[in-house]
Amino acid sequence: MTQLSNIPMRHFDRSLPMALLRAREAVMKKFSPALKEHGLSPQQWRVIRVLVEEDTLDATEIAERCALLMPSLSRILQNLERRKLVWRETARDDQRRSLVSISGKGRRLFQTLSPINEARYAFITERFGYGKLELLYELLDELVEKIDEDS
Amino acid sequence: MTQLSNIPMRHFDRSLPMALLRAREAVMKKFSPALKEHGLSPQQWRVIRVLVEEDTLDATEIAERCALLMPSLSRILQNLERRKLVWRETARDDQRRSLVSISGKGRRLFQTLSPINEARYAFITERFGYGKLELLYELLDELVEKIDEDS
DNA sequence: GGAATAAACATAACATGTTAAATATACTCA
DNA sequence: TGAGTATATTTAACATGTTATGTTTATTCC
Repeated sequence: MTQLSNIPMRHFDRSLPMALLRAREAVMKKFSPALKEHGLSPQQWRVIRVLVEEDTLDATEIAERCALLMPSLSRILQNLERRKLVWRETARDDQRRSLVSISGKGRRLFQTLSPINEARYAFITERFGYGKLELLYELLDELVEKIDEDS
Repeated sequence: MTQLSNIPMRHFDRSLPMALLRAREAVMKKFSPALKEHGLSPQQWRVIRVLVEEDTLDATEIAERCALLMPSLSRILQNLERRKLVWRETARDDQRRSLVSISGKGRRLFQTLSPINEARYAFITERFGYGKLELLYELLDELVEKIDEDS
């Protein structure tokens, strides 16, 4: 017998990555359709949303805030710029940096979609319960914190 | 003023999709490296894992259990079959169905990786706390349930 | 039996995830 | 100052996510 053979194998469904994935899928099913109707992917929407909040950010900051890797973001920005939803300029003091801003068209698209998404969010909050949602946020934050802690 | 203009906008960080994404990323950082060392993506690992549990499944059942869409699974199975980690045969009673089984090589790869992953899982459980982990599973399950309920 | 419909799987096309490498600019320090 | 190093972004290459469509085999129902 091997060292571990007496430990019962967790069932496949008790997999944290899978549980998080399924939860995310269920949530996204509420948000994606309205975005798609307006030609936006969830990732493109995240970028637009953060630019409405901050007006101008460099690419690295956008990547951090939107949880995107730079290669993905690079393609996304090219796409959004082509569609004139955002515009870019090179930072004067550091020519490596690309400063990105939301355009009027991008801001109007945000204003169209935002209330729809807030309504979906309200639906989830009502169904699941405000307290539970807050508890879930706390647990998720703490999970990340504990996992990343040194190790 | 519009109907919704007096509702404060949630901050970007209080986004359920983002919170779930970041948690999943933190967890995957613990599991992915060992898989990658053995040439497996997380998705390929999910397929191998479910096939070790069930020995033989058709493609549709694998897709459901692994939370993969059929086009992704189709490519993944071609890959795993080419590497002789799984094998396939057409179902006798229904020639449309493709029955997939784990190979000896696939099973041995599973046996190599499984204890490593269980150790990572134990690490997370210890850091985060068993009770909190169970609570998190319950909340995630309930979230999916409530969102999918009719609507 | 045969046409219409449905089901299972594959392919196509495009966006994103992921790692490695390339390019351009900025910084450091002898 | 200038070589070496670091940083910001892009490109490349391949796997996966996602929707639409194609192909083959089953099923239904007249």
